[in-house]
Order: sequence, then structure tokens, then C-alpha cells
Amino acid sequence: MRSSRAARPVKKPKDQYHHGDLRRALLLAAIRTIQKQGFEALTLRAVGDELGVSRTALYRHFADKSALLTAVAAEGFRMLRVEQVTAWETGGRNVAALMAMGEAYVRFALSNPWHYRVMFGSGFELLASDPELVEEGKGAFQALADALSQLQADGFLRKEEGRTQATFVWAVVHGVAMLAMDGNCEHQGVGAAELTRYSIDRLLTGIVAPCATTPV
Amino acid sequence: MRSSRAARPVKKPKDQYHHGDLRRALLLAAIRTIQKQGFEALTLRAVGDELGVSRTALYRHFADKSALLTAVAAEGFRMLRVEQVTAWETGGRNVAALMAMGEAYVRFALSNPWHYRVMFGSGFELLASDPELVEEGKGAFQALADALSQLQADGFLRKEEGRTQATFVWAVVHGVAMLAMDGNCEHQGVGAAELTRYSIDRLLTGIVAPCATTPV
DNA sequence: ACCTGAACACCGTTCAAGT
DNA sequence: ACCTGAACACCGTTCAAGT
Repeated sequence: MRSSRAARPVKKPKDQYHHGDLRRALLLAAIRTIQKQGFEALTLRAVGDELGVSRTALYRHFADKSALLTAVAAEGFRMLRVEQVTAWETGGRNVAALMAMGEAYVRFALSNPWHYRVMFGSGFELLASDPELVEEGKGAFQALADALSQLQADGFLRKEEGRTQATFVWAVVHGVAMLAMDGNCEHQGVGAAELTRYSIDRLLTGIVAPCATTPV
Repeated sequence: MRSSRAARPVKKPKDQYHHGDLRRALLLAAIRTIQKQGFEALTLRAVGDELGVSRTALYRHFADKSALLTAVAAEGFRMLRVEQVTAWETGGRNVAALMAMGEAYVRFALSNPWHYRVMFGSGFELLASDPELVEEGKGAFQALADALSQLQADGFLRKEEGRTQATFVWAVVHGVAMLAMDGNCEHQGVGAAELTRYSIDRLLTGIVAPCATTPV
């Protein structure tokens, strides 16, 4: 279908309308705007303008603004998963690598604060049942769950229900990321990097005083 | 000033304009709308209509919509602090009471999901430097910090920098609350109540496997 | 099929005018 | 001082019309 007629200038496919993949272009433009200008700056008009396209062209590729944001969120989970898997694998698939995953998680949120917010559906309605969003969300979760599962098998972690443990670990890095993003920790005089390092330590060891056989 | 002229029907103070305290009425109406209809349903017009007042009357008491939301957030932190202090004091000011605080924290978020979101400035600009917001936010944090501080003194918790430890504990319950609210844990087959209980346990003990002297 | 331009309903905000 | 009604700029969305 695509190359039915042979000799034609392949570069610009006639430029009849615009790019080759407007949907992807719209998605990336939306991410860029959110990243640089924040969530409130994202208007369908601005996205269209940036691509030199009508403000209603978007409706050919997304049902509405909510669908666009859902795609932005799904793309975010994909990016996050890649960084998580990389941290785990290059870190050596051990406890140190798990800690590197935690650091990478918080770093991702702090580097992409607005994008990260969209991923967790803050302040607006996300299409929570969107198949792509669900799949990418599960994928990011699974990267963490797999790491924990192996560390359980290796005897480094408590052996307990995997998804519950994984959700807890996720909640911890998520909470740290949110507080650090909002500046809530700096507000208490605690640096984001310091909070992250401390939190990952205590995630592993807990906050209760060690037993008497261990030096306090 | 208030009772200068004596004999007058005290009930309705002439009804010249409206209520006695429009600012408070606007704040409560906004909270009610957010609570029941969600964040996107909060329009200044709707708030005005609900109180039978012009849509611009609000500008006599709040600089703009952002200022109204900031007041909503501050009120939320005040409510949260009350519940936290209650849990701590009625719980007996011990480790069990700390766990009750954690449960109460998550319960607050799950009972007031939209209000809770506003408190953490999701998706819109909050007046982060607003004195009332800062004060109430610090107050809620302090309730937790005080509890931890006493448990440290009593030897139940690791003795370390108080604000860092408190911020970590806050991050954990915050993260659990967020995931539970979004249904992200149910999505993984983990119940919110189960996640909360487990998380508070592991917050205390950590996830690493106990040392050999303790039964696994 | 894909895109456009005009139009509609809705919103936050401003402002001159009322009491 | 406090509130109102009309007006303005902006937004998401729809739709008939173009290619």
C-alpha cells in the first residue's frame, strides 16, 4: 500500500498536509510544552500552533484533550520503565542495583516534574481504563516487581507476597518524589538528595531501633 | 461595633448583602464542591451560585481562583493535623499510636481524595508562599515530627535527624495514600487496607531479610 | 481520509456602576 | 465597603466545508 507507486521524491511525501506521523508529533509537542511550561500552559491551540497545524487537527488522532493527556502519561511510564530497567541491569541486579533504581526513579520525577504529575493523574480526569496506559503502567510496575522477586529468591529480601512488597516500595519512592518535587522537604530543611538516600536506606532497614545485639 | 444599635432582629443582620462571613462561606462551598464533584467542577460561577451571590463577589475576599484553592489547601492541612494529633493522643503516644497515625493519614486521603489532591498542588499553581498555607502545612508536619521525636526519646525508634526521619515517614504514607487513591494498588491486585497495614509494618522493620538469629 | 475556519458554550477576570 | 451586570479574552469542542 505504502510504496505502490514507485519513483517519487521519498523525502517529503508530497507535503500534501504535514508530517508523516501527526499523532506522534502532537504527542511529543504536548510533552515538550508540559515539560517546559507546565500543565496549565498545555492548550490544544498551542500544540497545533507549534506544529503549524490547525487547532482541530488533533481531533483526527485523539478523541479529546483527556485522550491526549492519557497518551502523554502512557509515554511517561514507558520512559520510566526504560530508566528503571537500565538502572537494574547496569547496576548488577543486586541490592545496590535496587537502590540505584530508587535513585533513578526519584531523578526521573525531579527531571520531568510536570510529565510525572500527568502520569499520576493529578487534578484532571485521565482515561484510567485506556489499554495503552494500563499496559505501560503495568510494565513500569513489573520492572520493579521483577527486581524485587529476584532479590527475594536470592535471599536478600523478606520473602512475602511480591505484589504487595512491590507496591510498598513503589509507594515509598513515589512519596519521596512527590515531596521532593513540591519542595515540601526543602521546606523542612531536608535536601531532596539527602531525603532520597536516607529513604532508600530506611526502606531496606526500617526505622525501628535495631535489636540490642546490634550497635545503636 | 457589632452591637452598637440594640433592639434589632438578631437573626438576619438586615440581610443587606448576605451571610455574616462570606469568605468562610465561599471556602466551605468550594471544599464541598471539590469533595463531591471533583476538581474540574470547581468554577467560581458554581461557587457563587451555590451561595446565591454574584460570581465576582468572591474577588472581595480572594485575589483569584488560585488564592481560593490555596485557602482550601490550608484548611485541609488543618483538618489533617487535627486527625493526626487525635490518633496519636487517643492511641497512647506509643508505637501503636504512630501506626494509628499512619492509618488515619491514609484514611483522610481516601475519604477526601480531591481535597487531598489540592493540598499537594496537583495540576495547577498553588500560592506556595502563602503564609497561612505554609503555617498549616508545617503544623501538620510538626504533629508527626513530635510523635517521632518522643518515640526516639523513648528508645523505640532509631535516633537520627528528626526532620529527615519525619519527612521519610511522611513520604511513605503520602505515597501509599496516592497509590491507593488512584487505584494503582487495586490495579495490581493489592487492596488499599492491606497495602496500608503492610506498609506501616515495613516502614518500621524494613524489607531486608532479618538477620540469621531471627526466624525468617 | 485528513484538515480548515467559523461558530458555540464555558470559564476566569476586569471594571464601571450601584447601595 | 461590598456587591452587581456587562464585557473581554481565552479555552475545548463541534461541524459544515474544502482537498
